[in-house]
Amino acid sequence: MLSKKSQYAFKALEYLTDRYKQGPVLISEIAKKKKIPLKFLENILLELKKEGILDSKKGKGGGYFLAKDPARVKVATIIRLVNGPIAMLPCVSLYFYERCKNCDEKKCGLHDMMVEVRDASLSILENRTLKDLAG
Amino acid sequence: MLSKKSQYAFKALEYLTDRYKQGPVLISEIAKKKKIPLKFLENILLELKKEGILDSKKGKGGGYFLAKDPARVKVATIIRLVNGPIAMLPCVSLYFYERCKNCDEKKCGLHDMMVEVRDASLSILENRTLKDLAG
DNA sequence: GTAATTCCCTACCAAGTTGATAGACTTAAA
DNA sequence: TTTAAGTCTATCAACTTGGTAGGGAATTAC
Repeated sequence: MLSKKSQYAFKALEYLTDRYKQGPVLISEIAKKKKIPLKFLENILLELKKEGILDSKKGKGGGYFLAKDPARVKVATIIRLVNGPIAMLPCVSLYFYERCKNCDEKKCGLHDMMVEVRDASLSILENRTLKDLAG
Repeated sequence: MLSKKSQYAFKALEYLTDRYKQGPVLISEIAKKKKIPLKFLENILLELKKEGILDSKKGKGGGYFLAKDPARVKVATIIRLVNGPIAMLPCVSLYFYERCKNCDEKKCGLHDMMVEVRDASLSILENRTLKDLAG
């Protein structure tokens, strides 16, 4: 399951996508409209900034805004950044791979099945962007 | 990601599937062959028994064994029992549904996307059984 | 009927994660 | 130079995860 943090991140990104190229948006505005705890949201947005998804401006008239075209930010990317691996097993993850102890990947039935599940999920998540999320 | 507990559960079930209808198998044998901490495995097997997947016999010659034909035990069922929801959001889960606060499911882009991901995963996990896992 | 074997049960624990809050600090605009 | 923002550090309670300990209860063999 996606953590609450991830769900908040998506709500905030949806809000910012709706306001793409309309100037900075206050954290407090996002928090209020999307009903997200203010200080928690601060952390999330800061993290998304450090990872290059968002950019910000300080001082009066400041706020957060998308660093790139929302049509170019994949949902899969956001999930990996905020939530972690998409795959159900470490030995099957593309971005967080760790090999199995005591289990030969080549003849592990679970491994093969989880590769299928991963690919089925990615066929959707790699082909949807922030733009698809917003109104 | 599947918890270690889930991964242990699958390893143990795979072992028991290979020995289906060959009499009870000792916890200690499974623990040794699959390299699972003994006491932790005890808990897991007991849980699987309470949920009707396994059955057991006490005393000499006792042990654990599958309660039903492994070809009839879906992988999705095991994941739900041991690991929890398969869906990425509570508002999208078939077996662990909880409605979204502050979010209209009918026009939530994330909701719709996560329904797709859930169905893609289930198309695999509901159609594979313990038999498919084993050799 | 009693000893050995095996699962069953209750309790506990350390470490990590999650969700959240508090407060001071820095930058930039007016 | 004041004020309005975002930024940073730190702390916290509650929960989950992975694992351990030790005895109790049922069954079998003798």
